[in-house]
Amino acid sequence: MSPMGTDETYRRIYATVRAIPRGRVATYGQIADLAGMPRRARLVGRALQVLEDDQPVPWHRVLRAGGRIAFTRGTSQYREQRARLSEEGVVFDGDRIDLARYGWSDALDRILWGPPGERER
DNA sequence: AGCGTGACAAGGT
DNA sequence: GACCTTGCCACGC
Repeated sequence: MSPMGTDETYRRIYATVRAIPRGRVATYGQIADLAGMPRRARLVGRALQVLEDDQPVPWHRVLRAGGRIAFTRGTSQYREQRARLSEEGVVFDGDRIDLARYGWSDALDRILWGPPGERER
């Protein structure tokens, strides 16, 4: 297996990605920041790349900074991610997603669902 | 131990 | 936005 430090790092990245709500998206850099690893966007990509299929991590909600899917258009991976996002109601504008509308932010979470602890329903 | 590669990003133009 | 440069670093060879 991989070294301990690396495993723990990936675990934290996966935990952060799991926090992205359904129907919303986040960028690689944003996940890195939230996981406490500023400037480690590439590591987030690496972590998702080695993700096992059976792990419950919504990898499809992670996009490039410009709001585009990281995979090359036309690949099966691109189509898979796009299909999953569309199924969650995320609308594409060409090959791009409007981050101002679908981007995840803690602030928006609070507006929509209230502060942690008051999220009944 | 280098070196190229890559699910990336920030900053400047 | 686009494009380019620089920073980043795990991984495979």
